This record gives sequence, C-alpha cells and structure tokens, in this order.
Amino acid sequence: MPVDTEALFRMLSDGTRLRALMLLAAEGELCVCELTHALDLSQPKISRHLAQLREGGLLQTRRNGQWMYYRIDPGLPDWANNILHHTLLGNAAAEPFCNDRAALKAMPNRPDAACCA
Amino acid sequence: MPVDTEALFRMLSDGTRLRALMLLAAEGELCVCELTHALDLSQPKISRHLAQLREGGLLQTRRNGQWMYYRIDPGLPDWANNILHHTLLGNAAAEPFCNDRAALKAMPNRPDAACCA
DNA sequence: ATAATATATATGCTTGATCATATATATGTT
DNA sequence: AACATATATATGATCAAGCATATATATTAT
Repeated sequence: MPVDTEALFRMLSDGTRLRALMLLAAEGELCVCELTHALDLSQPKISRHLAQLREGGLLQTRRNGQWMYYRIDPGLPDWANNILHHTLLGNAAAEPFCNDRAALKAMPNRPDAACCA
Repeated sequence: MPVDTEALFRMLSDGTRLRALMLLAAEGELCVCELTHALDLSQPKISRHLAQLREGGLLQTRRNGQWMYYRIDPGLPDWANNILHHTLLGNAAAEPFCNDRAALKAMPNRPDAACCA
C-alpha cells in the first residue's frame, strides 16, 4: 500500500518514530538492537514503532540470522523522500538526533550488517 | 515560540489542518469563512484547527473588519517552509486538495482581502 | 445616537476514539 | 539455554467532533 500524506505525517509526529527514521535516513540500515541502544529505549517500544512504520509503508525489513534489519523503503514517492531529506537536513545537528547518532557510533559489539548484505 | 519538528508533523497529521495549510500555501491569505466554504466543514471545526495552527506557530492572523485573515507565518524556519513546499508540490493535484481550491474559486461573494490590505 | 439585529469568529464542555506506554508472554534463531 | 524480536493486554493520556454559547464587528431602524 502506498503512503498517503496524512499517514506519513502521523508517522513523523511521534518522537520515537521520528528519531528512528532520522537515524535510518542517516545510517541506511539498522537492526532493532542498534536502534534500541542508540535511542536508549525499551526493545518492545522500539519494535512496536518499527512495526507501525513498516505497516505504514515507510520501512522495509530484511532478516539476517537472529537480527532483523530495517531500512527506509527505497520505493517511496519523491515528495515523501524530499520531506524526509529536508527533515534530516534541518534537524540532524540538533538534539536528540545528533545524540542518537553519537550513541550508535559508541555502541559496543555492533552486529556487522555489511558482512552479509 | 518556535516550531519544533515533532509539533510541526503533529499539526500536519490531521486532515482538516493539512487541507487548510495546503490551501493557505497555495492562496496566500484566507479568512475563516473562505476556508469554511472551501473545505465544506463547520465553522467551529475550522476555527478550532486554525487556532491550533496559530498557537503552534504555523499561522499568523490579521483582522480586517469582521473578517479574520489567516496566513502562513512568514517567519517559519527554512526547513519547515521546505516541508510545506514539498508537501504542496507532491499533493496539489490530488484529492482533496485540488477540489478544495476549486471550491474556493467557485465561492460566491468572497470578501476581497486585496481592497484593504 | 441608541437600540436591535445580523454576520463572523472563537471557545467551553462532553463524549468517543485513538494512541503511546508498560508489562508480560510468545516466537524464532544460535 | 540464551539472545533477538514480536505481540497481546491493560491502562492512561491525548485528541477531535459536535453542540451550544459567547464575543466582536457591522448594519439597519428609530
């Protein structure tokens, strides 16, 4: 199902989902445990919001062993990509988004997605 | 008070507010009765959402006689303007936005804002 | 000029719906 | 068994709709 305008903004209107999307927009692909660590939130909370984003057509998933990787759906329409892009541009340097990226970089024992993509 | 990212998206996540904002983005400045006619919704409902948009820092008002005119706050930060701009670009031709503009054009006895701006 | 009325807009109040969180539990992988 | 992830349920909070009503401005009549 395609993303409609109102639904996209509803997805972006929650802090947890917005942080997850910005991190994914900046990093490309992340598993649930990386998002849980970077945003410092409970795993069920993250998982639930990721499921919403997937059901809403914003994210795609890929299983790699025990890890479930999420990425922004590459088939999003241009206007939706533009909105994500400008949101990242306008906010990447601000809290909490910059802090989330720093926490991700500092995460010990990150599963290596590149090895089996 | 400045607009923060999450609050902006919360404003855009409601159909009535989104339609009002798109119409204002396209037309520049409109009074409550024009919005009420174009969106074909009750006056209290429109007025409620316009008040939210004003309190959220997205709209400014100007009284002209018995009419209250609303416009998008010219002092919005660039990233917020970009988001409104791309949202309009990506959706102006689709329902319900195109229909709202048509209904506005067809409105009889529109108050003339230009005469006393 | 005052009073009465009409029009435009805003705002309490209540109700029903939606939504995010927390906790607990289940499923799937190594 | 241990880890990663998902889901079910309950609860509290937020939110939008509808209605009635209040305020402000304009118009008309006396």
